[in-house]
Amino acid sequence: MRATFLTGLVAGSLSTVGIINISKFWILDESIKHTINSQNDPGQIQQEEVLGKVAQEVISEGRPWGGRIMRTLQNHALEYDCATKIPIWVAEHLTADSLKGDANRSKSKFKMDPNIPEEFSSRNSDYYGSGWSRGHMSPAGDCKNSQASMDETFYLSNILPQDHNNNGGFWNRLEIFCRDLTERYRDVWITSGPLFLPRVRDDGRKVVEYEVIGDNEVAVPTHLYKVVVGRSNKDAAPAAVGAFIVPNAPLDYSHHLTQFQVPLDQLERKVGLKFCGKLNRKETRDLCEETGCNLLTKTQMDQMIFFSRLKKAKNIDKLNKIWKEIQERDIPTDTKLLQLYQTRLTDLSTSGIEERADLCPEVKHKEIANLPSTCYKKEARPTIDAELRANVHG
DNA sequence: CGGGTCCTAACA
DNA sequence: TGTTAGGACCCG
Repeated sequence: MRATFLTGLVAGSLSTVGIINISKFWILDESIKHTINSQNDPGQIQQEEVLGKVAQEVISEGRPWGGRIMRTLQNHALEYDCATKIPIWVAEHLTADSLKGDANRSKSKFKMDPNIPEEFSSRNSDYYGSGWSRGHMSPAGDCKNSQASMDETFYLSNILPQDHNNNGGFWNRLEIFCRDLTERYRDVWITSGPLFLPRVRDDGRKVVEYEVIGDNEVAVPTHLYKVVVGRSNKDAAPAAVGAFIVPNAPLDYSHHLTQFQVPLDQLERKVGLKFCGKLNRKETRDLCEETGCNLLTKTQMDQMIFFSRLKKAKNIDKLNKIWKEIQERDIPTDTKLLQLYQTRLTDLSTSGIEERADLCPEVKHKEIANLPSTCYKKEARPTIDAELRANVHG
């Protein structure tokens, strides 16, 4: 009895510390506190309360542990479900500053979260060939300011099976929309996670049905949710709140985000979690009424995609191939796109010349366009059509 | 920005 | 010998 009481005290202290640590992200409900103590030490569950006599007796062979495991990382906090092998919620806090930096997703790798018991963890092999992609809940793109933070978003505790088109398409655009909210709001809080919603069967009964993938039978959610809270510089101003439920399926550009907006309390009933406990709900404003909730257009996405590809091109052949595809797809070439193409063309040509210094020892890569042709591989000569210039938009 | 598959070199 | 790490290449 005495030992149990002391354990309870210690666990209680740990619990309090944990709550303070993540309070910058979210206000925890009482029900969530119980899972915190199992973090990092699932084999020796700590009892946070003095159990009654009956309770002590019936679990004297060991209290069940696992269930849902709380994790706090550098960028995000989450609760992981050991049964479905995916998180039930992932929370993060965005500011304009937290999105600046050079962290690169190509340096990160998907891997198991070291603090989730292996027997309850999903694996990359579960996703390979499944037809489902590994979708971040806290996006890598929210961690540009820290490579270490970005690496942690690739822990599979932050990942769930997501439709490929949805992941890189509509959901991606929603994530970009959330990042852009930091230009309007001083603070943006986001919580994302899975839903398993019923469908109405032919006989009128409602059933929940979902696929599981891989040896570990990772659950494929039918829908994804996102709760967004924005606060402006004026502390007195009411927070803007948006709650969204998006099908885990392909969604083209014909859909508007407001089609998937739902009242927060309705979302909470379906998810089984209360969000934003600190929020004065009678004074909140509708995020979509305030911002319009317009996601990037197809043209804007195409430009972003090809901007990224131009940036990654490793030689002039690749660069020109990408540029040609931009033309063929009739993607409007704004000045940013053209300027990137020009600078990349110059840089790649220059580096090529340096490799051929034996051919042009007198050249110090100054005036690329005026160099003798022997200094170039034939395909390396940087040229930009006059016609192309004329067609530049913006 | 968000993902994928395939092949090869290096390694235990 | 089989398993990893990284790069090439692909998609929206």
